Amino acid sequence: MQMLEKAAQAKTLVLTMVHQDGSTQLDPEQKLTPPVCGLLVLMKNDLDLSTPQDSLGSNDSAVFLKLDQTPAWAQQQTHQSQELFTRNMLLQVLSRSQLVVCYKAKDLLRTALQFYKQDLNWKQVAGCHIQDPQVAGWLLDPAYPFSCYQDLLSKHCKRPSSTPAQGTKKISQVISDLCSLYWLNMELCSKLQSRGLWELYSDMELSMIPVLAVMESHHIHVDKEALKRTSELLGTKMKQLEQEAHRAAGQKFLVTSNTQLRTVLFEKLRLHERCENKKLPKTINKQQQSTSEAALLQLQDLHPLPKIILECRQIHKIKSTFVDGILSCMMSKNYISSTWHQTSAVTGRISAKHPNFQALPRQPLQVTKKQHVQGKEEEVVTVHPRAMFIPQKGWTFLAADFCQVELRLLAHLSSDPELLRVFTNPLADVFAMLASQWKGLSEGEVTSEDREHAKRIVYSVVYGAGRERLSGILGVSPHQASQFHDSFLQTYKDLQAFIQRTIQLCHKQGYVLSILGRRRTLPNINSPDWSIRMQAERQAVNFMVQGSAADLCKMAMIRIFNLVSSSTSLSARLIAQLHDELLYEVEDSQVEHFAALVKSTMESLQHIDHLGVHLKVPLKVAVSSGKSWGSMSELNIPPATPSPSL
DNA sequence: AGTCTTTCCGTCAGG
DNA sequence: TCCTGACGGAAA
Repeated sequence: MQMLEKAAQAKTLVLTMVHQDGSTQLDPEQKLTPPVCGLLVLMKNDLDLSTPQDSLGSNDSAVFLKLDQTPAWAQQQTHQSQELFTRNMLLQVLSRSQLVVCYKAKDLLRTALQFYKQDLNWKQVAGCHIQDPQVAGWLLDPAYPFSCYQDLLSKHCKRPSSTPAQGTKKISQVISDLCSLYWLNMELCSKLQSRGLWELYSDMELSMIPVLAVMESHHIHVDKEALKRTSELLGTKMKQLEQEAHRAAGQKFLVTSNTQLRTVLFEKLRLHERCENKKLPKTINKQQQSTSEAALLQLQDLHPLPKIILECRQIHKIKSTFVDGILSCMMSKNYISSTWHQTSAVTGRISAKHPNFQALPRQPLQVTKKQHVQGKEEEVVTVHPRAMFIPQKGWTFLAADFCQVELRLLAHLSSDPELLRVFTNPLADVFAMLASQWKGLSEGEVTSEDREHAKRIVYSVVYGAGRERLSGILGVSPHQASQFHDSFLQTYKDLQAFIQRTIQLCHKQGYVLSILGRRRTLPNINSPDWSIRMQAERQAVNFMVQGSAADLCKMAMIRIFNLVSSSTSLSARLIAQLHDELLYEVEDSQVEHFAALVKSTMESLQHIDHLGVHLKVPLKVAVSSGKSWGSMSELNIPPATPSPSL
């Protein structure tokens, strides 16, 4: 009781998880992170600057919380009270309004949720506000690849890093690490404030931590048996294609080896000599003949081999990454859950690993299965990795997609009147309108081809594609591509002005800012090397759009998370974020209600009053639902009422 | 000399 | 043309 009281009174709590081998979150990353066995909590009261920054002040103290789950019937009384103490202490950490600091706080939250899954509801961590120096350091410089706590400390506090200790010396090292973590956090906070990043950090990035922790601790169910069947099917298909490839090449070779394929295609068959009118792509670093998809498509009329390799690649990609890869993430379990990274992308986007949920193929793949038994009969099987993910019984997947966010943000950022006009009608087909505007056709005359061209040209031009690249994308001559490019920028003059303005500003100040003030510094923006400088210019323009889109999408995640966690009836859980799309698992009976809530919450982000953001374009959200991620169909949501009844 | 581990490169899935 | 992560082979 005294200790709990002491913790409640403490000015600041600084803590780290301790693993079974004695290492902590502050030690350099290991290959296999050992299981967590406890928490070390520093209760800081002594903020006197005269005490050394890596040692305890006279009013500071530290406590070790042992995490260990012994069933109640096997516990002695001391155990019981110890476990109760640990739980109360942790609950205090999660709900306290004074300062709490933890390096890699998301991992702490996830561990707490997993450890106390009986007594700790995910909604209880929703309000928690733990400061995380890793996130702060990344916001200050998103490009800095800090590998560990020590690097961050030496970068911001300019002190010799402590030498890793073991055995009995370890405990004093950990305590001194926690002490220096406190001062590192102070330093980072003051830097964030002086660079105008404090609100972004406190209101958005810190609020993301519980969202991601809750997302990671949710299980996504997978049809494991179907995955195993698919793996076998694709395995036999690969063997067949491999043999076909050998026959076509006239020799055996490793079909998965680009080096060997290059030898066969260009040294043995000499296919590049037979297409001088076409330009074949080269590899980036060594300027060799490329064997990429684009190159193989150019070669496919000259020889049967390229086409076979293209099919091999398709099948192999699906099998290795999206079937066997997913299976290996499941171990003996029947579900997966990705690890979500907040600090790995310079643009502010989040990324996923093990598996990378954001890269699962959108389109299913058709595989023709040869039937040796019946002769001519050929069976076509469709393989769709997304269809392997299924909601729990009684629940439904619901996806909410920001339609054309990047283009809408571009219209806002540039204030281009023509581009803004395109978005005034919420029902219009945006890319068809763009095509008609810029080619001077009437709406009815626009073909789907024109529409695709418009879509591609928009993003290519904005991101600064060259004439050569553009001609490759559009499938027209470089001269024509150049004309498209010019007429596009002539039609949207203010868009061009925005691009120029952004580059100019970046030259002047060395960085650019997203709509919510996220910063990217581009050290190469004034490089004497032309290609390096041009790259930085493209990155600056791209960041304005991609970074701002990331801001919006994260804001949406947080708002919806807060709405659900403060409601007693709603139970929807976030499964994944696909940059401009949020995927939820919703109880069947709540689908319609939740769909309306999500749509109106996301669209209302056009105006974020408390941050002073008012977009000049409306936002449009499309909602779909389904009983597997592979079969989602659009929901028709009636227009949002001003205040949705709950 | 053979085996293991790490790093780099090319390719391709997503946005 | 920007931003990711995963995989396999080749090289170190």
